[in-house]
Amino acid sequence: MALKKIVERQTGVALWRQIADRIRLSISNGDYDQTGMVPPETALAQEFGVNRHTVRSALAALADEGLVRAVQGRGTIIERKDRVSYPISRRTRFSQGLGRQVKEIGTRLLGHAEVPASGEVAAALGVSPGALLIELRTVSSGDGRPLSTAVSYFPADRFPGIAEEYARLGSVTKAFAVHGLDDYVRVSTEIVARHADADELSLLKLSPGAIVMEAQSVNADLDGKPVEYSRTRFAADRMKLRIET
Amino acid sequence: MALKKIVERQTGVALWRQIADRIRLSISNGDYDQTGMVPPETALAQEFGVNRHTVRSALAALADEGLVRAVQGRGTIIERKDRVSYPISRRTRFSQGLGRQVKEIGTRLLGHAEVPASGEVAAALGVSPGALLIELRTVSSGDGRPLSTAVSYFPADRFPGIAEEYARLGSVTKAFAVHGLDDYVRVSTEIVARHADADELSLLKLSPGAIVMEAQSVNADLDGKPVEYSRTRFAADRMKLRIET
DNA sequence: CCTAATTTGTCCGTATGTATG
DNA sequence: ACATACATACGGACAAATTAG
Repeated sequence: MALKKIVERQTGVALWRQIADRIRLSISNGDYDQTGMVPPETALAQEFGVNRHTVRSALAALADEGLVRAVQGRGTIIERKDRVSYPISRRTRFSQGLGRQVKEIGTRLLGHAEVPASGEVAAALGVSPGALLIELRTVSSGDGRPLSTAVSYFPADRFPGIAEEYARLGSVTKAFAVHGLDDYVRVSTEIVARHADADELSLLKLSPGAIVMEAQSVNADLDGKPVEYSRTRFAADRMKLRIET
Repeated sequence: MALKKIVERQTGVALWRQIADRIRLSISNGDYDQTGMVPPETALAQEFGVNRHTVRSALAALADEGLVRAVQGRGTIIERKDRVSYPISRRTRFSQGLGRQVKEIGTRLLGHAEVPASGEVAAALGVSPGALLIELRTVSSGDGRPLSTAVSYFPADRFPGIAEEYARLGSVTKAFAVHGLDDYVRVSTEIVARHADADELSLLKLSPGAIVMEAQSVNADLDGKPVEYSRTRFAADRMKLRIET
């Protein structure tokens, strides 16, 4: 088999970071499950065609994330596997989906505000631009590790005080129920991937340079009337999105 | 308003690359649609809190991609906006989805081979590990720009010679029809995002350091028997995935 | 217990890339 | 274009801890 170049130089992305990303992916793919260890630094250096020092920088970054732990004389031990699978379906509910993958789900309300609808959001929600919306900003974690951060918009006339109910109940589904909305469905989802900005790095406690997947989605009641527009950013190296069609 | 830090230093990702990514995103978001130009270098330098040289490096990279064109004395002109929307549904068909977004869709067969099923692929296709599969490697483009590259696996006993039929017909759907399979559905899709490797950079003609979204999917016949497993990598800055549930 | 092999940790120096002014 | 500072990457050498025999 031909030698396969894995990492590229002079790209504006440091080799150690590219290598860290590849190793993180291998860990979450279970490539090292047999031993529970990352291959030796010299083997990785050969595999990626770089100096051992460069591999060490990559491993140091992963150790910093708490993903691995190096022990002199023994090797580099995998502390934790990654990527929680997040299901997206017609009946997507945040908490339910993560189910047995994480023991404890935490959702924190960062803040809320009443804002006029911008053009894009107005179009998605089917309201006129400038109509009053309630904006909710949240961060969700699994077992203490941040997984996603979201901004959600709800029509203020239909769901007055939804921020307070969300804060009290910790769930959009339950807050909807207070307003007599017992069921709703996901009508559209769009996904893009990009580098995280400084805000997202801090909220999601990401190692800098990390990637986020951004899902823009609309939920509607059973009559098809939109009730929620949200922009959720998932930490790409902690999550995969499972589409259920 | 507090000063918002947009780019971060000492992250293993060069500032010029982070800035290039942000500008690319702004372009595809339509932030500069009023003028059709990128803001002046000095304005960008101030916005991102960096030296003008660094902004110039970022713009040079975007010019290299053909996204913008700098004209002395006038400014930097936006040549092209980005992100084709790719629909994923129970009846996902590659060519149909891109529809009116691109005038011309090109699919190129990179190669094919008969290979034994690895554990992961075998599980997805519901065959025993080692069973013979036909592997297809393809690249798809819209209006001459590479959008995605895929590796697909088909059970060799059920679809012998499917590679040749695909090469002749240019479509998996049509190749299936030759074997009497008139309809099939997407049963599962998983999406992760990561940095592109060297292979993907070259196949998708990406600027180095770019992000890919990888979708692992299984198609099955109407009896629920898997007929195809594929791993499609989308150029993240040229595509968004639209989930239709 | 001792030795050799393996593996991570630390130090040196040098060259190139990145970012500023 | 020049000068400066720091980050990245390489190469080599050796120390320290652990494992294999």
